[in-house]
Amino acid sequence: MPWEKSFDEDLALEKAMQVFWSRGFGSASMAELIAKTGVNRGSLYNAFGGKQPLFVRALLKYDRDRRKALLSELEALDDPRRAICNFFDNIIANTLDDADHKGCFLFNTVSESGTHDAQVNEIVANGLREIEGFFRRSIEVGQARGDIRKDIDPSSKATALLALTLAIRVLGRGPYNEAALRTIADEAKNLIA
Amino acid sequence: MPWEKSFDEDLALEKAMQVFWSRGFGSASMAELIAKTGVNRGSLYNAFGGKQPLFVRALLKYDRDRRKALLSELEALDDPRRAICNFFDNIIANTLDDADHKGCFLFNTVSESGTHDAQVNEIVANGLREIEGFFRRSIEVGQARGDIRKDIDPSSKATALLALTLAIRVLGRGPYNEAALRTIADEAKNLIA
DNA sequence: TATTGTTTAGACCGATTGGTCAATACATTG
DNA sequence: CAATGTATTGACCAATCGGTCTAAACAATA
Repeated sequence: MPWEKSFDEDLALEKAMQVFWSRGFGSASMAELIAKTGVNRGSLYNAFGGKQPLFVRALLKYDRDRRKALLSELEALDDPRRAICNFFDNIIANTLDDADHKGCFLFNTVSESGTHDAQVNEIVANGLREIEGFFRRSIEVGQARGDIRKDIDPSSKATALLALTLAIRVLGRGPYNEAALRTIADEAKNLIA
Repeated sequence: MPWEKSFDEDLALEKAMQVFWSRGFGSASMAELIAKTGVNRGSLYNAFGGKQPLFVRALLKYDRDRRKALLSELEALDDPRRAICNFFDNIIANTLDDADHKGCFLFNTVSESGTHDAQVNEIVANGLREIEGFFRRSIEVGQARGDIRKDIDPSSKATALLALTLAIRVLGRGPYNEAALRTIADEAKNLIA
């Protein structure tokens, strides 16, 4: 019977994710993916099928390991207002910690809209919907508990919070410094003050 | 003496701008730039020097023809609150009108941060500063005239408005529909309500 | 009309792109 | 130990990348 793989597929996928995350699909070359994963060309094609399927796998991994993990952790706090504040503190910390300024893989992919197929667009759209859903649910629960004013519309505020999240992640990639990012985060928190 | 050019340099630059605007620097190919401008390969290199200088020229043209033109027009209104509202109505209209979903050339270039040189980054950073400055000045003047509440901080609200502008332009490229974009714009207007 | 200096035209270049493939290595099964 | 079937390897592929360069086209000047 067969022969087991000689490399850690999930570890290789993690490395590939980093490459796509920082360069985007178009600017990431197979040469770099091969170098960074340490997996031979043929083996990479054998294991993942090609650049596009590898990108999808990497994006799904990001969505699972980062986005879902963070939202689950925050919802588990069972403290809506604090969950939202922690969310912004968290993405700002991530932004400042990352010397490569990769931003968020999902939002980066939104910026590349048009170059991607329906499957990729759906993964991204779903991720955004779930972040927005997290905001909306948090606001609703906060209102039910009397922690958040009842005269704000959960749905539209959730959309605004998602918008500010995107802005922090995109601006954090380049021109904006820590103070400016924190200003945006503070404005976000003020929306549900 | 010499021989005058046979093609309209500014018209060619306009076409090149459209290509870079929709594809970004990396994904735009010289082949497409040649096809869309209608200018022969050698002539294009002779006139602009290469892909990178052509990109810079295109970005500068966008900054001058679109960003500066819009801000000047709005400041000329001499009605700060209306200027800000018109700004958001304008970018939403632009977003919905553009069947190619190109978004904003400046913000698109922010998303490509890291792949660009200092000159490009400076053009973008300056454009963003000026948009934010437009918001801040508008708020300050509005406050001086009693049109806008005095208890809001012009500087931080200006940053928030810029952030929401970016979000509209990026989300408008792909996953978000008109209603969602208008929700963000309404939240922006509410910030200075 | 001959000379001059620039523009145009597109063939051509080496480098890089994503992708393929036949030979080889290998652990498992019989 | 031989047979089996998958994993690995790196040479190889056509296509495309951005860029160069020489020969021809051309209008202005002399």
